[in-house]
Amino acid sequence: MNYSIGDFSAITGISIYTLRYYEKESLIIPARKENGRRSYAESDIAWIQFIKRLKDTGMPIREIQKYAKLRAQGVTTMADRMEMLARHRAVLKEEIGKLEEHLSNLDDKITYYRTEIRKCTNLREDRRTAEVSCCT
Amino acid sequence: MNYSIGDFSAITGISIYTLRYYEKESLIIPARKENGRRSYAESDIAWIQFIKRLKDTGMPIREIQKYAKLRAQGVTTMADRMEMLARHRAVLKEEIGKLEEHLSNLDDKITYYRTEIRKCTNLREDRRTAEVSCCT
DNA sequence: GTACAATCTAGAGTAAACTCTAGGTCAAGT
DNA sequence: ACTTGACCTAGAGTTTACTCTAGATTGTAC
Repeated sequence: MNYSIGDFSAITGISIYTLRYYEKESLIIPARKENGRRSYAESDIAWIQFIKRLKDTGMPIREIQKYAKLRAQGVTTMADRMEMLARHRAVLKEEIGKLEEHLSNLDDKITYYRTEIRKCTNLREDRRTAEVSCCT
Repeated sequence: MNYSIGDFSAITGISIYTLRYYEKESLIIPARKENGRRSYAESDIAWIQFIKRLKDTGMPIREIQKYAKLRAQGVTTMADRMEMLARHRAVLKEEIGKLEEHLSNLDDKITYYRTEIRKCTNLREDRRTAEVSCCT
């Protein structure tokens, strides 16, 4: 099976513009029909989804480009590609760690806000003061 | 204690350009001395670090701007700010989840590469074939 | 046989978040 | 007095990753 750019866009959820852009950047280069139109292969679906994954994990297009270039060179570059992925894995792992730390910090802040707001509310309910500026 | 923009930049690791940009965007507005120069307060350090955290967790500057505006309005906006953070927390939590899924996928791929490469090596060592194109 | 829908290319435009330049002020050291 | 270094503003330039426009072509439906 092979797909026109419109179909491929619909299947993958990536705009036609972006697909053409990715081609210009040598990420994914579909075959062409006799009339010059793009013809994406079945296997391109998995490939573009992998590209998506790399992007979603923060890999810049220049990096993905390098990976794509290796891939295009065939099996002899498998080790290099694995190397790239292993490196990227480490970066990703670290980023997740950072985000988790940020999350816990955010939780602390939210907890703090919650208690402060409760204090305010209590004060108002107790009528001990009419001022709103109770929590600073 | 208060700091010149140069000192504040050195302390926080944020470039002078960026600090001025953040001011233009109303994220952090330092006091001014009589001569018109910026004078950052001690408390601005914690504030900019919090801004950094929001940025690192993917909050766009427009959002941070809203938060800063609320903060500038004082204690009466605490509940709104908490609301914002709670929402952002949820987004962050989800993003971490996605990244973890991506990580595990990446691991699978790396494992696959590793075994494929091993197969190749074994084949070569066994002299069963001289071809390199063993793993596709 | 003509309208239309989808495609093509080259190149311009956009948005976000900086980053830098030019031209000017001002206080401190020599 | 004068140079130097840090600071000021307004506005231009950069980078990344798209996104869109204009003008041409092509295959299909009526």
